[in-house]
Amino acid sequence: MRATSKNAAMQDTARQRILSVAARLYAMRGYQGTSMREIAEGAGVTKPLVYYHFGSKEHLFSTLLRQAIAGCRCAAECVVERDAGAAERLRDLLHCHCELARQAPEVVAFAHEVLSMPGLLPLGFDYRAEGRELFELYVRVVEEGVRCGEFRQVDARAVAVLAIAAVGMYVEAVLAGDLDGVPADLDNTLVELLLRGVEVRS
Amino acid sequence: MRATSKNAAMQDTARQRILSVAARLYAMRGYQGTSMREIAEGAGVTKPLVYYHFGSKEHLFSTLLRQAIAGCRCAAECVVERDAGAAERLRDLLHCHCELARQAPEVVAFAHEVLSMPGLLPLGFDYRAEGRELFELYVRVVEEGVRCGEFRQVDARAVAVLAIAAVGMYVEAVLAGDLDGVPADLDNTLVELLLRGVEVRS
DNA sequence: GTCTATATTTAGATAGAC
DNA sequence: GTCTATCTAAATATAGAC
Repeated sequence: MRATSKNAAMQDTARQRILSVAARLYAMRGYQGTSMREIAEGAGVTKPLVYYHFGSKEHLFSTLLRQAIAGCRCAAECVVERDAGAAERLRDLLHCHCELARQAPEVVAFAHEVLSMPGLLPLGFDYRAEGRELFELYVRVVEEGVRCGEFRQVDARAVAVLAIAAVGMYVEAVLAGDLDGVPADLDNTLVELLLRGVEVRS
Repeated sequence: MRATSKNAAMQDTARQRILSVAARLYAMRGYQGTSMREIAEGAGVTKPLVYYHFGSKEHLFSTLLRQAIAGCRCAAECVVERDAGAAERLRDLLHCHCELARQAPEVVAFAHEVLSMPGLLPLGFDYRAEGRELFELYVRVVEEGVRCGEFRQVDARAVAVLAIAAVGMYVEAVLAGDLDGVPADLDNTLVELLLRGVEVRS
């Protein structure tokens, strides 16, 4: 995995710790609300080391953001491309994002921070466009459900908005440790609510 | 309206401009993403004047935040206390918040920023508790609907999460000027989706 | 109420030793 | 790769004149 020949027991750990702490802090307090000092302290290193590894605050953040969006999209694409009914795929899409939210809340929180801040972050790349493609995955599944009669005539974009909002709230609850004040199987209930909303009635 | 005797044509305008600009900037870029310099410049005044009127960044923000939460709660309480069915009240609750989101997006965006940032903002008061009461209004309406059989057996807190998430996404779309790429009557569709999700089937 | 000027702290970032 | 020391710019905030 590495080219150097040193004992690899703790290879790259500082770098990894920085990434992991930064992800958590950015997810919880946002880009502007997190300083390089906090990240360095959280990772148990000094600021210059953070700059050595990542060059700038913007680059560190956008590295994590790209990974996060890619992670969400990758998980979603696997589900979307499966050969199954629209309801099943929408259900799986939501569940896979909620599952991802439990396993790696920062990842999902990132992808949602992107969509939920009306003003653009001062980053050097158009992260909005990438987030939009994730949104389009949801739209496509719903549109197919409508087209083949599995869902009622409903605006697919509105459903996508609602679905993504639901996942966003879910991951925030996970991150905030709020899952006590909130139903334990929140994700199942959210999925069920959404599906009921789009299904044709019997 | 004022005790002083000066020509009241532009009374308090600087103060008002500061409030209005601050609300917009905070809503779009968040608390940490907005500087006092930007607020002063946006309002066409100097920084010391902002401090003269509001004392500190924290106080300016929390003033606006309290107003925003109170505004959302006030509008919501009027609807909730009406003598009507649960479905009608839930529908009106959502519509009144979407309407508020169009008229004063910053107000609603504020109240949602409160709920959608997992880490606490470094403010001197527990704004989370106040936001929570707004959340409970939704919960109560849904619980009543379930109790009287108008809604199916559903977790009221999950429905509230979804409803508030929907309004949050709506106001972000308004603020970002995204209402082109998104359905025009998004609010109606969101309300309809939610209601279908909770209603008992015929 | 509003300004000019300035103090103070913190943030992002770099130089250079080891 | 990691540190100490430091630079620079920006942010919050204040003093004091008008």
